[in-house]
Amino acid sequence: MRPYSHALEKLRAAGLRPTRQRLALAKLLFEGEDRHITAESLHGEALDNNIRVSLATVYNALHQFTDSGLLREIVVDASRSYFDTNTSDHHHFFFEHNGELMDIPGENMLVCDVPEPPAGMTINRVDVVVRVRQAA
Amino acid sequence: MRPYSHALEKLRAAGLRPTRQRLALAKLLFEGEDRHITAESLHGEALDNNIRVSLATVYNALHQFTDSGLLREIVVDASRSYFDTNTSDHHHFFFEHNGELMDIPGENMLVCDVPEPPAGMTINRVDVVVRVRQAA
DNA sequence: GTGTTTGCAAAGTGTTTGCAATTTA
DNA sequence: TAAATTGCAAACACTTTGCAAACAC
Repeated sequence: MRPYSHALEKLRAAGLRPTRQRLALAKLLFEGEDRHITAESLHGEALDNNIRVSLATVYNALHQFTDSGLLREIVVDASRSYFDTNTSDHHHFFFEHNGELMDIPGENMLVCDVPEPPAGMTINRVDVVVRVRQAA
Repeated sequence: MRPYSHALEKLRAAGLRPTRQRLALAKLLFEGEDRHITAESLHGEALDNNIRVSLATVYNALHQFTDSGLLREIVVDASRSYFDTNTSDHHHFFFEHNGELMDIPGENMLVCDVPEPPAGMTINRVDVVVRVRQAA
């Protein structure tokens, strides 16, 4: 079990003022299992927990958390932005029928022979998305 | 060099009526090197070539071409849809500073030990995106 | 002729922004 | 109290849709 102040520590470490809204969102995000969320899903969850926070503030917080390394953005769907509380090196299953993501631990899958990028470029990240659907 | 009628053959094979707009777009897309495009970029290119076509029709055509296997959609950026005329199995470099894509031939890079998907699911596709940026 | 396709403009969706009011330190 | 943050509503970018006019077969 993580300590009650985990969310607060995360905000402090990121240099973000622990406002009521940011602290409440950080608790939802970081005081449990790792998770995948969208702005809408986190906003809905906040409302369900009687946390008054606007959608704009959720967007702001997600970007601030991402910029400071607390979250990682995952691009799997052209119409929505996903965020992952697990910022370590790993990849994903993407379930196309319901839009859900599932982690694939880093050691279980490797990308071999990643080619050199063109001159003057460096690799920022290698993302693997395994798109799955219901078997016929 | 590909024959002049390549675009027409592609449309026929896909069972799409070769209208003036579809034929013109297919020529831009399929009578040259493989390429990566967005709806806006293809629309702009059509206008530059004095092809009168609306943006809505470009969107329609891109989806029809994708549904019939002439194009492949690539998800690398949450705010835009990209399409690739190369429908064979391969992966991509994505240049974050300008939004461009570059193919990585399939044989040059492999994903090892792709895990079994959860029960009842089958793998639809494995996408690898190597995100690169300008070296410091 | 008959069904398909197009273009337009309006609507839709997810996201961002400007700014006054509020909150934090 | 000074600076940062919030909430709202408007603005945005990209994409989709409804429908009458134009087109393909």
